[in-house]
Amino acid sequence: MDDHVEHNYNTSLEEVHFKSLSDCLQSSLVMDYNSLEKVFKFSPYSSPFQSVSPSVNNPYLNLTSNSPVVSSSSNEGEPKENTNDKSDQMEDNEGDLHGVGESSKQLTKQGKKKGEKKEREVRVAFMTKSEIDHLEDGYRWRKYGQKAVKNSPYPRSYYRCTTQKCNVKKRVERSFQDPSIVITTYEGKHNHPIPSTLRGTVAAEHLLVHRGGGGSLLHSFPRHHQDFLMMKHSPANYQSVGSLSYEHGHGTSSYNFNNNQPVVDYGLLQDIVPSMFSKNES
DNA sequence: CGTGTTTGACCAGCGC
DNA sequence: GCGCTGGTCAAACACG
Repeated sequence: MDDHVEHNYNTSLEEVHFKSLSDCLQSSLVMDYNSLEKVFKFSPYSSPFQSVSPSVNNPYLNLTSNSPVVSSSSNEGEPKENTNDKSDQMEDNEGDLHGVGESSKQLTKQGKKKGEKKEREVRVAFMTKSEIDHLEDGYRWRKYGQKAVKNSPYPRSYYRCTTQKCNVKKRVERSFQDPSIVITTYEGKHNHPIPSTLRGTVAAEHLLVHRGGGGSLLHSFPRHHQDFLMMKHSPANYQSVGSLSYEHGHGTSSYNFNNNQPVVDYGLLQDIVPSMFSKNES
């Protein structure tokens, strides 16, 4: 990776620009994710984030962090070269439309027409350097499956939110390239607040972060992931690093960190970080 | 007993 | 059609 990095992955959705290597490493916005999702690679609580002082506009910055500071290793910021273009380390997350929302079996039982394309849920993936596979994020998850992943010695675990009528899922796997990296993919939105039993710990921080109550995709993310998003959306306190876009059920949303302005529309990001899109200069 | 995990089986989608 | 793969189910099991 050169000092100046500019990635345009093979999909038009993907635009990841870095002004410098350090930007890349610090921002950790790195990888393409099967053309439909973004992978955020994290150095949780790394200095660029923590060094930002709390401000009125950024109540999130008052949150404390206890995750270890992580340094990026040589190749972790490097999207895998496509030696086999359809099976890189993330390949397994593609083509799984049938797994979205209700299970395929359930859909069959419920009379879902065969061949009917299911609408894709919002999916956001994070890469987090951690020794712990299943990162605490304030929600309660039930593991419902584990599968060996092709081309990877590490299995992928499937979790579902235990709250009734909440069909948020997440998948957790380790990068086979760098086993210290945990890839967590969140799918869907929680339709409920943080479980009360967890309040006072991680959940409390979630509540601090999200002022609007339940239902935000942001709630799906571990704290450090949220921090990342918060920082990225704090124009006053954070140096721009690039552009970010998501694909969700109805289109693509982008946010240009270079200009601190949205590129296309707020879309999902508004959902993720609602407070950042509200009038905060009032 | 309630809750969560493990794990083999099953199913759907996809490429050939 | 067949085989491969990812995703899910669900019974058995573990644990507090």
